[in-house]
Amino acid sequence: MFTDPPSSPSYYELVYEVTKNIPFGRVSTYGAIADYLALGSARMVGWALHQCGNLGDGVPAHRVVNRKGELSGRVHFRTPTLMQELLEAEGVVVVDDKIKDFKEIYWHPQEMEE
DNA sequence: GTGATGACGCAGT
DNA sequence: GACTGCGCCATCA
Repeated sequence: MFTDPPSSPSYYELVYEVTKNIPFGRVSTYGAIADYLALGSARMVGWALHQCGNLGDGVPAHRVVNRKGELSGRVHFRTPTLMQELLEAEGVVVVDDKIKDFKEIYWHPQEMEE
């Protein structure tokens, strides 16, 4: 849940909170977060993380990928391979910029409330 | 105020 | 199963 709402609540702040709640070794998707926050558009999630400037604020943006399990946002990281490096460091197998067994480690924000 | 862009998703082919 | 086109909503020029 969002225990520390910002003084200026914005949807991207919510995206950060949800992203931070992604369990270690698990990954989520833009669509899942957009659906959970009822943003209406998965693009808003990607845009929100873009504003975050990727890591640096404790937001594990590398755990968020597109619906196909591809590291579509890796180019926005400090280095194109950083996203894969971080995922592999968590035990996530990445092959050709795509997450292996994606549906096995897929995590939906709804799970953190159950 | 209008047009274009974007870390995407889904329906149709 | 893979590719294409359209739609989503907010921000920037």
